[in-house]
Order: sequence, then C-alpha cells, then structure tokens
Amino acid sequence: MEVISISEVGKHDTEHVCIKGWLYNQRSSGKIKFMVIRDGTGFLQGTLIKSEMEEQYFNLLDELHYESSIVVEGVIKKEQRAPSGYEMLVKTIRVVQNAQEDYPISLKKHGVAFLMNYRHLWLRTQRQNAILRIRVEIVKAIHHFLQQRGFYLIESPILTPAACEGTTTLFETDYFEDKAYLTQSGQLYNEASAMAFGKVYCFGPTFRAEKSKTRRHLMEFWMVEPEAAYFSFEDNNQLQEELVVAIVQHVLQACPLELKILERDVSLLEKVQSPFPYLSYDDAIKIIQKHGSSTQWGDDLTGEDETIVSKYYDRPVFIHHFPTKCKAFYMKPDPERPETVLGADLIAPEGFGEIIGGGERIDDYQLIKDRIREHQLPEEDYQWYIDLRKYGSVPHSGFGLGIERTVAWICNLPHIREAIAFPRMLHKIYP
RNA sequence: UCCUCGGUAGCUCAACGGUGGAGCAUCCGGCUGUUAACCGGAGGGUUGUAGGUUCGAAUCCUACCCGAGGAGCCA
Repeated sequence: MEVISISEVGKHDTEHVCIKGWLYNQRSSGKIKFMVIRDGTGFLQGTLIKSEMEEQYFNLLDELHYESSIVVEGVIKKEQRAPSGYEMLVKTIRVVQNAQEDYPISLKKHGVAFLMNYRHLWLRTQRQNAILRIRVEIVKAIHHFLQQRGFYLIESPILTPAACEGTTTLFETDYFEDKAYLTQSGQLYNEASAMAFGKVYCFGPTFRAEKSKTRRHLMEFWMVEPEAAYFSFEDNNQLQEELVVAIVQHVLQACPLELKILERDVSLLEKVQSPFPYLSYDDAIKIIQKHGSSTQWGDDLTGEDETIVSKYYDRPVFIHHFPTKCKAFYMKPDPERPETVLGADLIAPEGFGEIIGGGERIDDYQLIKDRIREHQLPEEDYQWYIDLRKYGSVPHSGFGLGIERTVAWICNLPHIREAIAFPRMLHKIYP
C-alpha cells in the first residue's frame, strides 16, 4: 500500500492509498460520516459510508478525539462537494494514539492570548500551517535568488562582543569570564565577509531587547542581509527590488492554496512588479505632514508615517536620502548633500511598514573613525571594522530584509507574531 | 516605560446593585453528503487576587496581578 502526502492527492485519483496523519475534525450524519485528516502537507476530507466498509472501522471514528494520530486507507476520488476537490473514501482506520479528550483548541473562535499559550498546538491549524508554509517558500526564494546572483552564504556570529550600532538595547549573556551580546545585526561582520568573498549574505536570527509592544515587533526575528563589494547605492536598490519581486512571484506560483486559505487578495500581490517607485525623504516629509503627521525634517519616520506613504502606491516604495543623524554611523553621506545618506528603506504596500533598510557604507578610513568617535562607540572594539577601510577599501553596499515582516505582508497578517513558529515577545517566552 | 481597554464554565461572550446564562468543546441519543454540519438531552462556576461601600456586589470604589491594543524605537 502506497503511503502518500495529502499535498499530492491529485496524482492519486481513484487509487487505493494510505495516509498517515492526525484527526483534525469530524462530523456524522448517522450512516455517513466525514472526517478531516491532516498530515502536515495539507488537509483532506475522508468519507466513511457504513454500507461500503467494515463496521468496526465505521464505529471506530466515534471513539476518537480531536488530534488523534491515525493511519487511514482508502480510495482517493475527485469530489466537488469536498472542500479541497478531493476526498478519500475511507476503508480502514488504524489508531496510533487516541488523543485525550480535552484537546484545548477547537475550530471555533479563540482569543490571541489563549492561542499563544498553546502555540505548540495552534501550529496544527490550517491557517497557521498555511502561513508557515508560505514562510518556507519565501526563505527558499531568497536563498535561490541570491545564490543565482553569485552571493555566498557566509554566516555572521550570533554571540558578539559589542553592540553593532550602539543604539538599541542588547540581550546580554555570560561568555565565560566576559560579557557577550546576542547579535542585533550581522551587517558589520558581513562587510568583512564581503571584502573576502565579494558578494555575500547572512541569514539568521537577530535579537533586540527593546521593550516594544506593537504588531510590528518581536524580540527575536530573522533577517537576510546581503552585502557586496564594488556595489553602489543604486546597484543595491536594484538588487532589493529584484529580490522582492522574485519572492512575491515565487509565492504566487508555489502557494496558491495557502493564499486562498488565508483569503489573501492576490491581485494586490500580482502588482508587485518592477519598477518600484522612489520617494526622497524630503518629499516623504511633505506628504506625511499634509496628512497631519507631526514628524519634522530630521526625525525618523514613525510606523504611522510609513503607512501614509505606502497608501500612495500599489507596490513597495523606496524612501531614500534620510538625514544622516537618524541613521546608523556606518551609512555613507551623499557627497553632493552630506546631511543626507545614500540609504533607503523599502516600505511594503498596504501599511505593512518597513521590510528593508539598506544603503551604501562608509569606505573612507578617516570618516569611519570620526563617526565611531561621534557616536561614542569604543574604538578598540571596532578596530577590526576600521581595518576594512585600511586594507583595500572599496565602495560597498548592503541591506537587511526582515523575514517576519515580509511574511506578514505577503500573508496579510494583522500581527507579526503569527509569522514565526514560536514568537518571542515582550515578557512572553512560553512555550 | 507611558496611554487606552479588558479579565465571568475548557473556549468565545451575555448578565451592569436583587437567585450567574448562551453558543462551541466534553459525555449520551438522532440523522446517507457534511463543509467551523445540524437536532434533542446531560454534566460543567469561590465571576483574576486582596481589601472596602451596601440589607445585598460579577456589577460601585481602592490597590495589586495578568492580558490585549497603541506610543517611543526598529526589520
């Protein structure tokens, strides 16, 4: 008997097959019963007809509780009345474990706080499954795209001796007799890797101990950070644009079922094509002030400001040339306008906010030293970073794309916490 | 850290000063095409905690705890 995945059920029409999974739902009409089995790859309706199977198996379903692990055998058939278009006419059921009767998550409405306490079980539901499968495809698309472009995956360390940017709060940990900090960006190490390998990227978790409590924040999130030598500000933006288009196109092609489960309006995603609009920070300020924002030139944009700007466009928009003082110390000033930097944020449509921050880095030896001093960073900790400007410095650029924010945008999630399997949130680390 | 709102059955909510209810889940019964099925029945409660006001508090007051949304900061 062939064991098949529910995701491949269409290839097995009329065949007698076996599915190993869990009982997701059931309902009975007396002499005909319906069950939904899930196997991790999808969800399938099983139909049990009393007159077409052995009675012991027909009766067995009544004894099973939600989420019991079961192995079912039966015939796959195309069936318009079934939710997915296919169903299994069940012949036998083997019970691996009958789950206890108090499974906490029902298919009815629950509050977020409750569901988050049962995140380990919440993941089994159809919606959470769809979101995280899309995340898998987003990650796959990123690796594929960057490797096609000749970027090497060179990991940056998670444990670091000092702050990367010296601004946000860091998680501190013991490192034998010293202190170490969980990384808040792989970018500085990435620059070293880029000088060694030309085009690189790192992909890993990032930690911010900010006491943020919004729909856009997690304490632990994943970021992909490409960095390339001999790469201009313009090259960098072009790469971001092509990457984002590639991600969205891949998800549209690979995840139609998941997008349907999430009731995502795919026509909005289909509009994500080159070219992306470019808006200078100066013009962005004019727009948001017209909408009543109190943000002044020189301030960083707030989440609300980003939402205002994003509503002007049907695709992601670059906001470029931020004031030097509101960006990181390593951002390269525009030679023609040094109060602004050769940096840009990419703002997702529909109010999902910033998904990328990037730009060209300072490559001048003296300037980087000055900036480190101005930002009151300990120069001795940054000596290795300064060395990169000392030995064969070249213009270089890079960016960081937040995975969860990208997932939240593509899946149209109200809150970023659903975009990762086990979100780490303010004062909330269970399960 | 600050602002706003909220904690009532396992879950989602109602009752808003006068004997705590419903839907779902669970258990029992019915139904040959259900789509979060439906219909009938049963069990299920120290109303977040501690004080206070009152003849009487889930309801009003105070403090604390927990949660949700937002702000700042960021991806």
